[in-house]
Amino acid sequence: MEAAEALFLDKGYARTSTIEIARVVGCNQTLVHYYFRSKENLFKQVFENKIKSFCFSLLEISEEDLPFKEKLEKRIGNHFDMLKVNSKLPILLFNEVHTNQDLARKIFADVGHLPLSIIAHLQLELDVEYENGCICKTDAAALLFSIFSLNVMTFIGSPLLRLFAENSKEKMDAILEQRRAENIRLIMNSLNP
Amino acid sequence: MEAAEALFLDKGYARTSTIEIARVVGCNQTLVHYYFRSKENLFKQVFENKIKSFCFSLLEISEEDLPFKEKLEKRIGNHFDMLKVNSKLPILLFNEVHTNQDLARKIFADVGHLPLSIIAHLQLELDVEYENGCICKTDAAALLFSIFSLNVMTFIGSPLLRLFAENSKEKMDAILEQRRAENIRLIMNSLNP
DNA sequence: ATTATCTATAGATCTATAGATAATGC
DNA sequence: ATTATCTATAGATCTATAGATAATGC
Repeated sequence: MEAAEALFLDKGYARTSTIEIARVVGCNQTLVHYYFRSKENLFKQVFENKIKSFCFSLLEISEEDLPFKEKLEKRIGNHFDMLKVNSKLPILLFNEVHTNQDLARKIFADVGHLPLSIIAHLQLELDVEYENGCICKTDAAALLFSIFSLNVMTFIGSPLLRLFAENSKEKMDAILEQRRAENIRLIMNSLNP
Repeated sequence: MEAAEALFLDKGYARTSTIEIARVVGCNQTLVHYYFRSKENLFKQVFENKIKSFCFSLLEISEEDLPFKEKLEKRIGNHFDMLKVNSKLPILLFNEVHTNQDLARKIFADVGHLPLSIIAHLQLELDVEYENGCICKTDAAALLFSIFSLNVMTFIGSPLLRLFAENSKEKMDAILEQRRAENIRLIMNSLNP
């Protein structure tokens, strides 16, 4: 499963063959099917959990009892950090969703309903802040999508950022750190009354 | 080429076969190779121009002699509108860049140098605005990447937005219009001193 | 004479399964 | 007895080319 994950993340679903997965593991290709029945099934098993945490990393509500704005800052940063650890996941998932709707439907059947209640919860918090004059009137879904866009695109667009990093890992890390701070700044700024 | 473009955009490079392209056009599969020599070559021919306009749509400098902030607002909006017309292009390109570096290198060999001078030019404008106290100190590359992120992700993430649109084209258009306005607002807000 | 189209086919893959054989756990 | 592994192979693709035949433009 680890080998499959690495290959899927590297080459996408279509370009990864069960033969190659077997070769990496050092076993026979038929074994892959013996254990996982099909390539599609293997993909689902490998990414099911990752997908859930990918979807919920942004939505998760921190338990800490901090002021709203600090909580939100943390939330954006946590989302970014989670993406950094799974930096190749977004492009893989979105590509599958766009090009292989069959697979996408099967995978996202589980997810999809839960977000709504969480968005509603955030909306309540935002409304309170607005009443108190701390932020401007804000739509929770729109806010989440903006955060999502800025953070996710940092990793989908990493080949562009890499052009600026000139193949230096240090520079790339510095650029990512900049993006993290800038994404937080952009969002927090957008809330100003 | 139109048929090929539609299929590539819909199913990605790997999942589109020359057989299918021929079937859509209503000709023999060998003809595709007669005219384009190879699938890769066909892909390059189809998207070469699109890729250039994709890369430069954000960078293009409007000729109009407007105040900086108005010019920037227009620029963000134009970029968004261009993406709306080519809404499936970003996920296709980024997927190829991520999973098929060979193809990516060949395609982006041409582009890649030009942006730098344009970024430098924007930086000059930003510095002037900063000196005049109109905006906060701003890095041109970071600003462009933020605009790029917000606009592009709207279309890469369209399956998510579609969940909210409940399969209504009108609702989807309204959501996109919201995103367009919100992206502009976010960016302009981020420049405040 | 050149260009366009077709048939046939080579040569690579790839997924998935059937069926034999080896290894392991009770 | 169950689980793991292998060999062999069916059956579907897919890209690309060779070579024959038809259509077109001068």
